[in-house]
Amino acid sequence: MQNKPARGTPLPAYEQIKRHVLAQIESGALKPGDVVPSETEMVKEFGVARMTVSRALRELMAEGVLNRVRGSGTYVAPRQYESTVLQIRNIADEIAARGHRHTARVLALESSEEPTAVAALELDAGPAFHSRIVHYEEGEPIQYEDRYVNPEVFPDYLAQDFTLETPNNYMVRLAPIQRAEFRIYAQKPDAHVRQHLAMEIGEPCLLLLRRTWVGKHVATSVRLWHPASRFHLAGTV
Amino acid sequence: MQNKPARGTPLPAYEQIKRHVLAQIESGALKPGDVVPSETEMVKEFGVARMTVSRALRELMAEGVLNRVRGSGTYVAPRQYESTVLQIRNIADEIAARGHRHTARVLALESSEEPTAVAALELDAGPAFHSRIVHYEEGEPIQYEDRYVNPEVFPDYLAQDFTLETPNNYMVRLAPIQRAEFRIYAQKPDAHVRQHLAMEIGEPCLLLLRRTWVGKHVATSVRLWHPASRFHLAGTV
DNA sequence: AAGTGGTCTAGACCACATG
DNA sequence: ATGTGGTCTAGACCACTTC
Repeated sequence: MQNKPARGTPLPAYEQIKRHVLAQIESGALKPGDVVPSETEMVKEFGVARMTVSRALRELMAEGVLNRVRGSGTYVAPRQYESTVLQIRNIADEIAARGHRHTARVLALESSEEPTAVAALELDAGPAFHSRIVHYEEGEPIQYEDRYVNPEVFPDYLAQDFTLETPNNYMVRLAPIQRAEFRIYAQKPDAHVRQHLAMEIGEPCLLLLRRTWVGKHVATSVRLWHPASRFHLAGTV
Repeated sequence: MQNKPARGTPLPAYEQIKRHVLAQIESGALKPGDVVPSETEMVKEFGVARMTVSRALRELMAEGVLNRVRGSGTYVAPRQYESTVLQIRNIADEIAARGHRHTARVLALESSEEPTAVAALELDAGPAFHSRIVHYEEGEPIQYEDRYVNPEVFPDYLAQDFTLETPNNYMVRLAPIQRAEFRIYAQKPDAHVRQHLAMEIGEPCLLLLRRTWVGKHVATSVRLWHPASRFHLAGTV
């Protein structure tokens, strides 16, 4: 570890150690539940004082990345839900939490060269992956999902069976979501969506737009339509 | 500061210092923008090492309570918005942030014995305060606010002029919101709301329901209607 | 020049978990 | 008994702001 920062103030040692651990988690070298090297080991590895290692690991714990147990060790924390605040959880989990049965119908699962898809993912060039899926709760349609997926982040997306696992679950399982951006609208659905959601004419939709990032890439961009009569968002702050 | 924790591990010194500062902010002895005593001063005051004070203040900065400027000093951070995640900020601030003019029209400001009001605030008995206000952005109606307020928490609520300051701002100014619960719906407005929001027949509303707690009391329960064509919610996680 | 916060060290004592 | 993390000290050097 560079003890005396040369010039331009590179990065403090504790910050370098944090990034080193984060990089190992992102690369998969460290998985949830794995033991992270102890403070003593890192002191030797990086050639710094124990307080410095301690600060790095303590901050990673405060950020929810690690769990530390006195007397035992430091562990990689289990994967976080995308959001504990605005509970846009996996629709299948939500339905299961209500004790109901979730089913899904895949309308489309394809590669797309649409400029809107390429733009939504902030790609330089196509193709983008595209899926359209209707989710049912106890047989009633509750969500129409129109999703674009970055092939660089999820190269095997098209080979999945999304009647068995939701795209959301698949992606959360493979890559840690680092940032999400959402917008919520009340909107009248077009005829296509209205039909698939079995909605009355004139009934509004709750429309949720969301883009999520993995690293520097937009991993996915999704539009979720929900019939207003059967769905709302809720949460606590 | 008790250097050797007696027994039962009372509280680490850095934690005691954090609470001391927080208590001063809560009591009003320290206000947003005020200078907090420097590390050197606190070292003398509490009789601890500088690293200990440093940690306390650093953590308070990470929690958004303090701002620290190298070479200058430590300052009490301005009051936080209710939520940085789901940006349900003061509507007046949002409008101002867009460089637009906010105006408000107070339709009602009264004491109410309605059972629904009493129930919404989880009160044992009435009365509850009640207000109905329409908010305008550049003269266009953008939010219909129907609010119940707990008289125990805000006894002077009825005496305010809500054309000058929004209820939200008034309440955030007087009491720190500790918890909020929200639900978001897409809903067709009733004739009354539709008229006040100057909406077309058939246009949906984005309806936001929110209850906020101060201590153990429900401080306020509010329903906010927004015309779908002119409003959406947005945020990042 | 003086004061501030940012970082780091090389020790130390402790509570706790695990074998 | 050993190793882990949790805390703390008494110094130090530095970058930065303010006067």
